[in-house]
Amino acid sequence: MSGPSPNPRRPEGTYDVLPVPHGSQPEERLAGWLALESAVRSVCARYGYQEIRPPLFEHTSLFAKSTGEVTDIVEKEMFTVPSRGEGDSYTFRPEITPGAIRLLIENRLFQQKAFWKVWYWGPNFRYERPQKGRYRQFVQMGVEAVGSHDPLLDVETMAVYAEILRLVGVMKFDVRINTMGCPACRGGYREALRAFLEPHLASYCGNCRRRFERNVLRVLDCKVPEDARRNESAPAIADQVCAGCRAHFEAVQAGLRSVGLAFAVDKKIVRGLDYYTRTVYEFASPLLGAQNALVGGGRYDTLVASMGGPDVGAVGFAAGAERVLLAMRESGRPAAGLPPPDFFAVAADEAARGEIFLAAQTMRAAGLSGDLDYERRSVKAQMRAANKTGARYAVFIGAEELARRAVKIKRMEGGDEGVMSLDEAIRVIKGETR
RNA sequence: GUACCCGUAGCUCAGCCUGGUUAGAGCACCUGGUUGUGGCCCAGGGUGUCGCGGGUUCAAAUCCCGUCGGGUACCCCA
Repeated sequence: MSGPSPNPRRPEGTYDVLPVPHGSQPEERLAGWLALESAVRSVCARYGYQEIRPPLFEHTSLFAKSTGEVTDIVEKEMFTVPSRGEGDSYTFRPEITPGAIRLLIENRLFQQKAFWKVWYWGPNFRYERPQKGRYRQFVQMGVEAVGSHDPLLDVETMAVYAEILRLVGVMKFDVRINTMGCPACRGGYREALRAFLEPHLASYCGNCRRRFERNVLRVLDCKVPEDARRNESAPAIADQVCAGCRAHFEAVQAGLRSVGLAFAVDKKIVRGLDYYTRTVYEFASPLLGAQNALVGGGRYDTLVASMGGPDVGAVGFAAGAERVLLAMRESGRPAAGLPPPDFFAVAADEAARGEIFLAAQTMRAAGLSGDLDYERRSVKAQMRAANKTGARYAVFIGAEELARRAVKIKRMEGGDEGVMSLDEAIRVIKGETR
């Protein structure tokens, strides 16, 4: 009654990564992913960060307690599934920081040493309406330096990210930083902000009135032009933090200047997650659309202890890989693809098909990369295929070569040919001869 | 959840406003251009439920309604 069943479709807000150029979405091209991931890997290694791989889902309570009960993420964006017969439900991670800290604590890594620098890369899940640079399954990479209050680490994490961006050719980005104070001084600021807002509260947007009740700081984040303009004259937390926080913030700024990383202090930055203290920062790209945040990060000096770990400071960031891919495309530097294969094996006639397959196997076993035709196509068609793969050499076996127990190889660029034993051919293709 | 835009070949799109010959272009793909050899060139090949369903009409890719899917933006963030 309902006709043919519709073709299978990917869920809303997801994308496929393909081995070939397709359409115009950069996040769908494998080459960009490989370039970005290898840049991340090499920079993190150079800075002494070690990779960790927490699971894709955690107990829901982990996020409720660390990310924050009243954040948008926890309130309406989590993919949560019941855990059969057990108390807590499971949630596919909307961010990785809570899992990373959980991993350090649960595995008693702080018993081994008090200070850890780790990085991660992998998919996250948030139930939102997708748009440019925003997906329901998206990849984040991030670093966490856990176990120190040193402001130099705030600087270092930013330097790590700046270096990753430059390595993939994204040279244009704006760095903005702010300080959120610490538990000791934030309470006083909240009161001051409430006192400022209260008289004009009626003229603020509905969202802001809600924020006023639940998380005043977020009022400063409002994008409604009128509200934003009024907020200009609001007291800034950076001006009211305690001496310790002020000294920390100044040390961070001095550090950024010393490493030559341009930045601007933006008193309106208020990160959306509950756990941030002191330094918060964002890198934004002028090349992207509305979702222009390339990274969000900052210090979270109370989170580790609140999760049952030692009372230590920590700082880190999380970056959206799809947005970096977008920025890479806008920066006009195409990602280099994989290196071309070494050979394409051609059966010059039907009788040689078995032999050509064995020759290919031998070459692969010797460390060469290459392919052959599986459709009994003409030599011409096989050569077209060879050309299309970009192979450096074509390797022929036909009646002549069978008779001489040899192969003929042809250098695709230039076209010169030669007949020799397979072992010799392997040496030539490897560049070990001449 | 709301608003606006879009859905024709593998890809990018034209055709739609002003319904009417066999639904097109470029790229991609396939075959051939004589003996076992690519690219360039030449000759040929359409590979398509015009998203889906219904309506109007003698006639619908084209007009109307609905629906599904996608995109962008608001919100929020990576």
